[in-house]
Amino acid sequence: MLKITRKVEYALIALSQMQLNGDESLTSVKEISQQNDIPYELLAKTMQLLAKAEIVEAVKGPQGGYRLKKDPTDIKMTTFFEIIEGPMGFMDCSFDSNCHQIRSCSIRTPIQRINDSIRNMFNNISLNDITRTT
Amino acid sequence: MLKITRKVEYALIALSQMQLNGDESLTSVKEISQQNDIPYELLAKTMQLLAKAEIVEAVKGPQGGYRLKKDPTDIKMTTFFEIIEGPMGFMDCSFDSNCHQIRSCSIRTPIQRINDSIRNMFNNISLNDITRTT
DNA sequence: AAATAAAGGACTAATTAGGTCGTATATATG
DNA sequence: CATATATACGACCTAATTAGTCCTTTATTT
Ligand code: SF4
Ligand code: SF4
Repeated sequence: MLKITRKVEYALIALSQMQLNGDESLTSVKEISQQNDIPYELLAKTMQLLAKAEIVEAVKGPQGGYRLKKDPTDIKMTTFFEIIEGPMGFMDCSFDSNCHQIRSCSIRTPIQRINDSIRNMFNNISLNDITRTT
Repeated sequence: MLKITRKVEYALIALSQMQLNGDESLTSVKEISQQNDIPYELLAKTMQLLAKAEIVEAVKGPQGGYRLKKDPTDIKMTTFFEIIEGPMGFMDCSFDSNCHQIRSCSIRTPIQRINDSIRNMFNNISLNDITRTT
């Protein structure tokens, strides 16, 4: 019910390593996948998500790779999760999909309260809090 | 990554309804499943988990059903989740299953910090906070 | 005895997560 | 300019987890 997914884990590892390599230097998917024993293709896709969200910047061609584009300190974990897992992503009931008894449901409101608390918590944790190496 | 499961949802609805029916009276799975349009068998199993954990008490035979055994105020949500979803259940990386690079992993500790925060949060929410009807 | 309700095991279906493959595009460098 | 190398991206497959069903047993009331 509450486990980080591989894609999130891989992205965190990648960013952590990129911070280690320094803000200016480029880090390739190959490098990260080999050093951390992460499936290349999957990591590649994940990095593409981060690139599209402009968390990182891609440089193609030989000696290419990724470098940080935004300061990890400025990225909330909520944002980060949603970049990788798509919108929603957070604790909620299935009211969106097919629930036909929303109005009569007694537990929805308290569940949403929990949801809000979790969101709030992840809003106050920055990407840097996880990936910083110092 | 963070959505309550059906079993948890069903259990919460059931307990909520039982509280509504009063502490002494018996509520049957049939009754709950019909009134809330929940698959009978699945709810039955879930109730059996709660019975085994002595959250509720089962009474067999005609006019039987379940009644609360413990005060929902005294049950932490962490406990509740783990009764239904089994141990672990909470946010963590996959270090337990097959990770062979635990010692070199840089993100594990911060992930565990998050894990602890979430656990802590759910330790401070009681079942009653969700299921109370007042 | 018959009906009713929980207990529980075995199984199937649906959904999601995890991973692979093939191809296109950009670019540094000899 | 050819080649090697890197990201981009869509289609696809597989594994794992969740959700749901079926069937038999056991206890208990009437
Ligand atoms: S019944 Fe309530 S908890 Fe379940 S999906 Fe609908 S609104 Fe959400
Ligand atoms: S310890 Fe690190 S590498 Fe291993 S599963 Fe956890 S996050 Fe992944």
